[in-house]
Amino acid sequence: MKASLTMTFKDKVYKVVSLIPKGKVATYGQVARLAGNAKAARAVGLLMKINPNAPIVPCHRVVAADGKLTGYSGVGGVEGKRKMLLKEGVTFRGDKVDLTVSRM
DNA sequence: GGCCTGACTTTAG
DNA sequence: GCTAAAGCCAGGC
Repeated sequence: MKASLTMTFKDKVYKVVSLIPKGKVATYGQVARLAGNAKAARAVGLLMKINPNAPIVPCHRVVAADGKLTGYSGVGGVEGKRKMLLKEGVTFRGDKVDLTVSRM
């Protein structure tokens, strides 16, 4: 599709994140790459923060490059985020996500 | 309209 | 293995 020409980076990011299946997670860098800008990982985090599409964009399924949970302005902070992912079937290794099995 | 900040990642020393 | 710096996007003032 030619969405790339009409959709802005943020829209693409939201779309990519919304495509993350349950029980799986993606890294900011991964989302940035899929959105078209590998170096825009920082922008991805910002987009998750503002997140105008909270219900359709599971920002809690987006973690740092090493699987660590960062940020999350939602209720419970990173702890609530961890529990959410745990309930969805994401494997955790200590305080980080086991990317070897839960990475998209 | 310009400057600063921020849920990051990667490469180099 | 750790620290430092650069690169990107959008929002707020």
